[in-house]
Amino acid sequence: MARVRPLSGFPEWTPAERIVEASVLDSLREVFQLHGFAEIETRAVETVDRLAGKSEAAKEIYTLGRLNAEEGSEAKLGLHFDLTLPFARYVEEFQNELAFPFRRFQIQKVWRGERPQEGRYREFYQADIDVVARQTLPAHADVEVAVVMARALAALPVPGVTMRVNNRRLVEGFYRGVGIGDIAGALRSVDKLDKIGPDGVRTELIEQDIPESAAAAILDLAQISAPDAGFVAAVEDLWASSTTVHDPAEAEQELRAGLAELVALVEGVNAAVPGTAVADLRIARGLDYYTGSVYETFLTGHEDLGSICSGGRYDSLVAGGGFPGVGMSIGVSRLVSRMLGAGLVRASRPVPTAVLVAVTDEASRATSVRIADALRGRRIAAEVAPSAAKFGKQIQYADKRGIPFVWFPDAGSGDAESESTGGEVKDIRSGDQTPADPTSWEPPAADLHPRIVPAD
RNA sequence: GUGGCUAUAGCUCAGGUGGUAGAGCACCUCGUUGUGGUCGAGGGGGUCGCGGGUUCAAGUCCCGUUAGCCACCCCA
Repeated sequence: MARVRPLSGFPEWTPAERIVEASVLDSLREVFQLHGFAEIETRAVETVDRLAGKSEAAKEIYTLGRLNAEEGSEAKLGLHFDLTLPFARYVEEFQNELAFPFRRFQIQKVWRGERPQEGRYREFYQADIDVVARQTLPAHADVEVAVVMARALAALPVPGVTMRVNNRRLVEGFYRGVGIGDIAGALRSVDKLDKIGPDGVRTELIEQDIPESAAAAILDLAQISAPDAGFVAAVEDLWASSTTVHDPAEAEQELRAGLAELVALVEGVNAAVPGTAVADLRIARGLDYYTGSVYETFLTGHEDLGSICSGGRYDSLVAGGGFPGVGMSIGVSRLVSRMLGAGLVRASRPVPTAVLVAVTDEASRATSVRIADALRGRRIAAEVAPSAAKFGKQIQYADKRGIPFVWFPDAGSGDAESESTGGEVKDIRSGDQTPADPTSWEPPAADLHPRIVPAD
């Protein structure tokens, strides 16, 4: 028989790890719903031509087909690689049934055929929220989406996060004002600032035929950051000293609009979750459909992991125009894998069971089942021991699974028809054992369900 | 897609210059005959990723292949 080997990039968790992941998913869902976002789920597949669309993301798409499908007999399908594109299709398709602005969240697996690494998977969960309008979407939606995500992340058992935000209008206005034609290309280089440093970026920019003075100006811009409106004066000063085009009025208008939006964003997020947002004018985001606010979020002390929650503002969700929106996406699998891998948290036990009901002998298994049912009827998770092994073995069974309590049924009268459901319950951690009645006994609240606890 | 490293028991890993495979942990049994964890004794478990080559002899050397890890690219 072939050896079982993990498939790279397709993570699978143990039951205890899954409890951590599920609790993260539950927590996110709760915060999203609390802010009035409606849940949708889209199918896992889209047609390949729609998925492949524009970018070079096409290479990452997993295609799907029947083994014996006839040539050309069916539409080519692919697994979605994010939740935004399926959402766009969904909005287009259901536009007459949705009320706008439409606020939705979506938590699903996505698939990308990339080379996996730590925190980079081929199959992973994303948790998206978006607000989409029909014609125009006010800028306060940009703030709201970021606030919801900041709160969602703050509710998780992780160190704090820093949300680095920027604004494309600001950057594009500035870039045009210093005479840069290929804004996307320049942004791409500026985005590498952390990795290759200012000199590296300068070299790349000059290779793109950007004048040295302009390269210097946008590098200076990229190095501005502030946790409040303090960046505005710095940008204005830089603008005044580096504008080179003849008529910068239009560019300046964009710059100022972007500045205002960015100030509102930083201040809005920090008012809701203090210390979270930082205006960082180097944040570029590779995706070219963003047109306003852009966001990247880093886990404090785990910046090497990359962004765990990113997104931005886009002019038009669908090809024909209209439907402006703003959205962010949490890389849940990336986040959870680090939480587990770095020992930030663990589950208090890998099974839901709070009580193992021991079986005295197979003849009286029914008594044990009755006790377990009495507990279950009161929402206390219970299971019956798999065999009437020696009590020591049955305790060991519970111990290995982290089940905190073992219930020993009464020896009883020996009458198989006896209604007796009493016995003694033992806390196997302390060894304390006391008589108890399954119609009234309760475990401590902390033992009722598996909990997420700090790892040792 | 590009480059580097790795592959031996369920897990983590030892196995100079070729000589027929080991440890720790985990698992099972017993000591302890229906109340666990400690301790002690014993036990099961590996065609050394796969295919080929060199050799009297390959876990070890060579070639190929597959898979995994890391970095780049890109991104959650």
